[in-house]
Amino acid sequence: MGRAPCCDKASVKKGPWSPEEDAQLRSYVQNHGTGGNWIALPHKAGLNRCGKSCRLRWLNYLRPDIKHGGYTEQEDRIICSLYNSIGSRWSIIASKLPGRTDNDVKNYWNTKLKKKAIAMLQQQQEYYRHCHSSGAGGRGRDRSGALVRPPPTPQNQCPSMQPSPASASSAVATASGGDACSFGAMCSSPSTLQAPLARYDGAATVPQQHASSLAEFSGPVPPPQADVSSWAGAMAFDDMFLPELLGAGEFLPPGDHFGGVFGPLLQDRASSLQELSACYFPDSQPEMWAAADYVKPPAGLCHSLT
DNA sequence: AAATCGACCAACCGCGAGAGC
DNA sequence: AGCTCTCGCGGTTGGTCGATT
Repeated sequence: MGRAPCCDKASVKKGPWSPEEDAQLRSYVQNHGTGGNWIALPHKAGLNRCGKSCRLRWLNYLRPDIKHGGYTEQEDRIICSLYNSIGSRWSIIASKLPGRTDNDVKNYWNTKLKKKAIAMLQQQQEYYRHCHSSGAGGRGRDRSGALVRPPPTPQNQCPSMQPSPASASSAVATASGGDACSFGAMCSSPSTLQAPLARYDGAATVPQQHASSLAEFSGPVPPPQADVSSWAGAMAFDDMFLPELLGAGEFLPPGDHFGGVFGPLLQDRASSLQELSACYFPDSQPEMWAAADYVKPPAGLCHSLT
């Protein structure tokens, strides 16, 4: 048996909303609320629209706290960092940006931010290619083994050219040029960030002694090569969660129970990030979850995050 | 001035998840 | 347990508008 349509598509109006329809919907929702039933709402409100269409119009356009356009640099960084960490989970990303909707963030990414990120990555690729061809070993080291910092411009903040789970499996992989690199890299501008950045990226075997460096790693310089080689993917820090998300507690689920996990984030950031990543990538890298020292997130944590 | 192109954004579509019966 | 219904999400489409030729 097929799925019943949410409305009679032949009889309901489609296409752009008129100011009158907007006023009608706004007035109804403000006076009566949605009633928890968008399907029935258009009839009650006297609108000849599909319930889904009404819901979308309200959420994306008519809600009183909506912001349109004018994305700030900080918002850019939050978007690309989260995109890099969790992929195209637009509703989650939008929930970290007050006044922004998932549709708006998605459009902004697809039309502007992605291009910006791709341009930056191409520039970084050029830089690393240059390092490699000049004997830098391809990992930002010079002949003497000393770490090489990219020139101090906002365009070269990528500490790695390795794909992350999120970006590799997302639309970025199909972007022009087919580049599946880490897009969070563009967000780690040393010139614009004062606080340390870190993002646990599926490496279950981060040595305890590196927990602090994971938390404090903020620049384009990778950890010492000997240590890197023992970490999954060789590059655990190719992207990051923003400090404003970790530090400001926006990611912290409510309640004392979770406070026990994320509260002491600054004390044991590595394990906390492990747990956070586990929520976003529950099916990736099974070996990670089997790691002896891995601590499964408490039940309900993922739900509260997503 | 007209045609074409590309960027942008609102809206649609189909699917999965979860609740209720 | 299985079915139906609704919600919410992410991908995609199509219209509009400004820039370019």
